[in-house]
Amino acid sequence: MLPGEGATGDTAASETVNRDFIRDIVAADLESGRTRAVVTRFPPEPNGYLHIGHAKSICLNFGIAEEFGGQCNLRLDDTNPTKEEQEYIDAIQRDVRWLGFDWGSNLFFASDYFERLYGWAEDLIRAGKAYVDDQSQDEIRRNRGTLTEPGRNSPFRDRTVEENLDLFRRMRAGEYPNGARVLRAKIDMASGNINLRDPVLYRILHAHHPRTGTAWKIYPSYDFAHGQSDAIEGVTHSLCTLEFEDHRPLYDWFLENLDVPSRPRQYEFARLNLTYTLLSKRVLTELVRGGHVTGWDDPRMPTIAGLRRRGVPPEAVRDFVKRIGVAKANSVVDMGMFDFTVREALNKTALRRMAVLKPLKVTIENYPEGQVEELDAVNHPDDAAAGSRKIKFSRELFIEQDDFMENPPKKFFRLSPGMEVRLRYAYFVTCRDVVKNAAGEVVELRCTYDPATKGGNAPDGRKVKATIHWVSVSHSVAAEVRVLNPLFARPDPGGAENFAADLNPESIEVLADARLEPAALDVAIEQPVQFERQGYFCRDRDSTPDHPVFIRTIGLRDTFAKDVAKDAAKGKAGG
RNA sequence: UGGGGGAUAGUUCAACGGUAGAACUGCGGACUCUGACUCCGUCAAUCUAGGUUCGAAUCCUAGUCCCCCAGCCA
Repeated sequence: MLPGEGATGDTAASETVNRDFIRDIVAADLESGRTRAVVTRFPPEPNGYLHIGHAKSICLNFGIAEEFGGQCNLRLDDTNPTKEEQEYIDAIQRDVRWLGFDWGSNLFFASDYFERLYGWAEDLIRAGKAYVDDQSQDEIRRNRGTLTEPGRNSPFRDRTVEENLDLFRRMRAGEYPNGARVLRAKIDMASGNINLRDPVLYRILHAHHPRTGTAWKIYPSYDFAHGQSDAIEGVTHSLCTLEFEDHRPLYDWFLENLDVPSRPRQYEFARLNLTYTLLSKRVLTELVRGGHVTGWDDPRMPTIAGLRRRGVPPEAVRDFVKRIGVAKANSVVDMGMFDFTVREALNKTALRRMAVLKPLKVTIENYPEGQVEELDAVNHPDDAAAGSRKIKFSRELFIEQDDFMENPPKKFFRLSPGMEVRLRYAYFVTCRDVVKNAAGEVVELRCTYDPATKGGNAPDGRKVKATIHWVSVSHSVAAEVRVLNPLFARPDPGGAENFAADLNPESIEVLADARLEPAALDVAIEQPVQFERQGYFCRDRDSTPDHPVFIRTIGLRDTFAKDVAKDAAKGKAGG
């Protein structure tokens, strides 16, 4: 741990007690004695990487377990071998851990329960509550009815128990090809709830399962696996998103018709939506497969792995989730809310460094050639314990191109011809001359410095309106800096069908010629650092010893740039 | 004229029959060797119409609008 890390305490937000309708239910159940000890679970399907939407569920489930002195299981819901992979199983565990949660020894897989689930399916058959259906997928669909019309009973609905048992066992034995038959619950083909119109319990799938290999030829559906898995694990409160509300009657039906070891209850909450972001696994998978991003952990991705690589600290994700709350109303959270929590977390811990992203050469004409001075710079303005470091100053420097304007507007306080500014930690300098190339572009500034202002203060008490950052030409190191912007250009990108049209062509901007003070390199991969006046950055794993690469996690708030943009918009509207 | 949910500032969430609050955002200001941070101030909401009640965001009735469901996905 470098100085500065963990220097400050928890935020006010993290000290406040969470209250939401689910926690109210848990508290009431504990108080009434209906629940003795709360058990929750986070049940992702290992068919992709976890994203910030999952973080909401993770924080909810693990958070409730923690707060109420209970337990939260990590359960991989691996009931569909055609979509699931070991890579995802590994990534999910890594990401939950990174978020700061610990499932102890309670790592489970739905596939651990395949044998038990199979037994329960036979129980249902013996009770006359399930049957093997020979209809094709298409016939089943047609006979299911519509939203307004009831379905029709399958011609195979009244097979005998013996025949059903025999057929089901043959299904398990692998005697039939994919799709030949399914096992269905016998409930009510006329139910207004389509999930109750004889839902499929088992389908034939000749596929390789990452954990059970080819041992099974039939696999339970989500509905048949989920509630019973909860019951096996003693889950008391099974939390899921709103779209499963319709499944709750079916969830309950299985638990009531089967000899299960416990009686969990399902509760639903609204999933997270974010502006400028798409959080469907379908879209994220396509972004990766279609090469729109470099991988699941592309720093522009809303995946946990992407956020981590981008330099977002886990406490920021947790704090964000806390701030957005939990409710049943569909909503879209403003990305600005997330940005705020990221900046807040980073501001507390990130060490400060100086880096010039788009260099403009400055020569201090009255500074002796060959002279080099070491100046003190603090590592963190609010944390003396973070210490300080030395920065070398010399005659030739780089400043930010944006910090100079030849013809500045009124409110521009930075460098311009004749203007004096402070070079942070160094001297006051005044711009005397502007050097241009043949194309008329500014390529160098000729300045003078005031030796009396060493360290940044004028003995005569005179003030400057701006302090700008800089590096010494011969004492700085070159680096590549990648500035990240939202992956999507619109706050409400199109859905799964046309998301590609809304991709932001400027989601990544590569600054190949950035110059850093050498101390900027003493941060580890993914460790946040603030490049002063610009934003929070972290060193990326693409770095090599002679080619450091930094990623901009997020820029600093910039009210000046905002004002400029506002004035420009106003001028345009007026003219 | 199927079933299940939901509607409170611009956004997200509180208020659980008793003064509609917070955070983010916006706006204004103070401070500042980061136009950052911090601090202070401020604008801003109960979907509609009835009803019950001393009193309604909350209870009742009737509407309106939004979301989800017709996978052998989860």
